[in-house]
Amino acid sequence: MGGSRQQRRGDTRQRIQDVALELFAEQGYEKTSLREIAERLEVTKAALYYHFKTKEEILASLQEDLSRPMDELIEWGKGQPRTLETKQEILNRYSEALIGATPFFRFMHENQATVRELRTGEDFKDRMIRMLDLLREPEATMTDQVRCVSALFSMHAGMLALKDIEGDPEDKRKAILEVATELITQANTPKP
Amino acid sequence: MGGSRQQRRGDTRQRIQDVALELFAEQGYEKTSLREIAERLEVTKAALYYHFKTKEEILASLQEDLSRPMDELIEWGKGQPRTLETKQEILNRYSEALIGATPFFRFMHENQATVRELRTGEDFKDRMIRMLDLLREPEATMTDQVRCVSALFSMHAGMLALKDIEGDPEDKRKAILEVATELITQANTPKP
Amino acid sequence: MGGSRQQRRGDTRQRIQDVALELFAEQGYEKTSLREIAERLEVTKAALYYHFKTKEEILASLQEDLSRPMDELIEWGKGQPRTLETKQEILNRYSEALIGATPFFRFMHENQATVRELRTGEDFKDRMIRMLDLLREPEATMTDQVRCVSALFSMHAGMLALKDIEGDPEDKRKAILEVATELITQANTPKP
Amino acid sequence: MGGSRQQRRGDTRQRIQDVALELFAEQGYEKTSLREIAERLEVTKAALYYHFKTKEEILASLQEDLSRPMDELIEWGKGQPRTLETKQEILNRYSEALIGATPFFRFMHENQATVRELRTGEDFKDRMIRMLDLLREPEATMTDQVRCVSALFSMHAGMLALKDIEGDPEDKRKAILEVATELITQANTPKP
DNA sequence: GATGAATGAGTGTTCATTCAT
DNA sequence: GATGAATGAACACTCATTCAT
Repeated sequence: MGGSRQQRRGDTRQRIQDVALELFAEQGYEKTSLREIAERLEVTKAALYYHFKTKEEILASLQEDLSRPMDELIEWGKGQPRTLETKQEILNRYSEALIGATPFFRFMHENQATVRELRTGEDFKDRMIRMLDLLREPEATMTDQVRCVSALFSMHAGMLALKDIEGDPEDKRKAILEVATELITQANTPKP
Repeated sequence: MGGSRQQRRGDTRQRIQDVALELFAEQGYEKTSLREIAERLEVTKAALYYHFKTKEEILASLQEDLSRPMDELIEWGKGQPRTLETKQEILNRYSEALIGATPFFRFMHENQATVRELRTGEDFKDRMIRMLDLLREPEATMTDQVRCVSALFSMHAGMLALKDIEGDPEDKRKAILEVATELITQANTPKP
Repeated sequence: MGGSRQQRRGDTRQRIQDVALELFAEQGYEKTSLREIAERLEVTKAALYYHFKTKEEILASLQEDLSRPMDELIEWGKGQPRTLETKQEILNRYSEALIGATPFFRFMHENQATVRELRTGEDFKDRMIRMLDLLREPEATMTDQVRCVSALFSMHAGMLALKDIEGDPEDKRKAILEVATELITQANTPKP
Repeated sequence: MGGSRQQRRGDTRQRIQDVALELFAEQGYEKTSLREIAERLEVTKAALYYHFKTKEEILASLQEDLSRPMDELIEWGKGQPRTLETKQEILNRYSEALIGATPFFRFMHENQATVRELRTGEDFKDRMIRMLDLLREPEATMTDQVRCVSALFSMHAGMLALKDIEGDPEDKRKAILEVATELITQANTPKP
């Protein structure tokens, strides 16, 4: 089933990342030991050290790979006019990015305490802040700022909370996106 | 600084809880060792075990103490008519409960991966589900259901994300509550 | 069931011994903690220390009480003529002593490694040697000496091994005694 | 004294077993800590865990190695006719197996309480029962059954009790074997 | 006659990491 | 491109024991 020993040659690095992400997301970073990762891959722990200098570096490498879509989105956003349409499109694209890397975002969300003081954590937080900066207007009322925070986090929360409930993933994504869009629209509507 | 050895007598249990919550919230559950807790209190690890059977039980005791307001709120909610006004009042009360136990909620949010397979985690999840059940109508559209989830989680996210930003806590609370209330109101508005 | 708190007053020492013997025999000395004993008695560990200076002393006290029959038997034996009849009678009496203190002997047998370097262990071994000295003739052939050792140990082994097998305890005791008696008789029969 | 660091390479597993058996037999299983074993070998505790998953597994590995002769004997016995001669030969071979693994059997005998709830203990008990089944006739009188039990246990007891007494080991073995053989012969002699 | 609170020394076990081969 | 063997530091937890009250 899936991949002979021969075929595995050369893609070990990738396989480590895959297994690590799976386990990190499932059990958390701290509770996932290198022994466990190695065992699943049927290699020795020492082999992991051939490909990565430390455990933390495995996580860092995941982050580098998986947050590229987010970086691209931020980059794109910065080049656009700060209109409501742009913001709506950002949310739209974000919801797709989220789906493409669900386990990674899940991991980031559920392991904040751990990830916070890992270099890698700062980076993620930075990205979130930059995302937020694309959405909110610094001069807006606090309520409007909260709406923006809400729009962003609702997308995470939605994906995570709705995970074990009900229907079609695409329907869910759309519903979540709809609510987030409403929030951002409201936040950008001039009040009398 | 604060409290002679004499005065400390008899309140060790409480002091363990305080320090534990502080460290758990700051560094996470796994990364906080009993040695660390003990050292801060200037007692031995064994002393902790006089007061709590396991590390997990320290956490459980925190939960028991700190989620009582939430339990009371759920109980109260169950006795009320399922009107929009009730739901708004639930959110209102919830925002106050949240403030009274911020570090605990922060901990719960940032350590989900860890806490998931602990009793504590399950209990917490149960409570959240029961809270949600007070707010949402099972027959509502998915979008409305998402609005309810959003209303609830936005309160958490708001508290957590706004922590290191700007102004008066009470202003923040009100802004967050306003957004959540909007969401719940929207979710309970009949659509044409 | 059996004994109000009031009635228990004053016999705590005895109750500690009873529970300790039970647990020591069941799980071994090392694996039985004072906490366990205390819990079963519904007193605190510290209470045990009111009655006994150390854990070892609990064991010592048991031994003192329970090996009195053995001491008396040895004393009696020393006053008798070294005839075959005496030896047979010693075995007979020993088999009865054994039954009266089965858990204690079981404990002694199954915890030799532990008990060996406890003061109390020396004593038990001494007693066994003195028993043996009543049965064997120093000038006898090695085979006859082995018969004596066998006679003695078969009684222990028999009681322990037959525990979870078959019928009436008194029948068992008699069968064991018969074999032991045969051995001692054989050992004391002059060879051509 | 015996073996440079270089030479030690590669036989650590064996050395752990040797030292463990020695200490287990000397002080008992519970009272022998992994620290002690490690110190004697001049390695760290963690090194032990490279070779064995748990403390119990060290014991299990000893048993596997040391009770192979016993297993072979049982297997051989099952293939033979149930005659007196076979039984005598079983005892004969058993006495030799016993000598080859004296410390292990001594350990098993003196740590019964501890070992009882370990896999090792159950396996050992099974083997003893199967040995016994080769020797005894289910329809025999209880006295004859006791003779069989006695024959078996006398061999153990003999080895253990005669340890610190007198002469040539081979003489002792023969004397013990003689007594055991008598018992089994007696047990298999039809009574009038 | 006993408890509440604590200690010091220890246990078995796990972890990320290293390095010669 | 990987392994076998090991380490050092830590961890949660348990134990027998003490002592002021």
